[in-house]
Amino acid sequence: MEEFKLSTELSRNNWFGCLTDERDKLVASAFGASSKMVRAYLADYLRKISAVEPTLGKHYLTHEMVRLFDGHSISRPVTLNTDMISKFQRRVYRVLEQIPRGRVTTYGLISKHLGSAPRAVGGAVASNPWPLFVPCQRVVNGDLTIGNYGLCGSLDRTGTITKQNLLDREGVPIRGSQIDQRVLWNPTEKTD
DNA sequence: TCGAATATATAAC
DNA sequence: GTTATATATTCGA
Repeated sequence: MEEFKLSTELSRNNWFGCLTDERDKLVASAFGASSKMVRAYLADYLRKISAVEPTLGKHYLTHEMVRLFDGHSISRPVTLNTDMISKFQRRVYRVLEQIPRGRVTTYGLISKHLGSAPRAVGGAVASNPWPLFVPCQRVVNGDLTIGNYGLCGSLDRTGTITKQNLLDREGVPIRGSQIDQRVLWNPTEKTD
């Protein structure tokens, strides 16, 4: 029976959690205001795929999460465990990984690029198992307002505020709740 | 398999 | 500002 490790860390009044497998691949990440919420969310996620309880421990990836939360890039590469996601999710996340730091794209542009529909993209982005590592905060509404952001599965106003703060620390210019059109990134752009 | 729900977009009023 | 509706994908009965 495979073992999974659940690691949490407190920084900046937020709890960060990583669920990793035996090969140190990242199965899922989560963050939020309380450690209880983060642990429950990740344990739930694990239960859906494996029917086991995680062992608790420390993992360096939680520290990398904090770096990402602060708007920096990670200092060590991460390998994602992609066993659980659908073909469509894979296509969407490949696009998300290409959005440059300091820029944003929209659900609509991604859907056009993939030949899909905005709501479908929204669904895939919403079920991103690796928030911060896969930068789903960089997907915003078509009118360049911030849009939604789920924290440990719950959608509310604090999620949107969190999303705005993340983008702000990444250098995205925002006035009020409007993002500057100049940082809009189109998936058809080359990323080299 | 089908009906309902979705972190949307667009057009019309 | 508000609605209506088109749309792809997912999930549960």
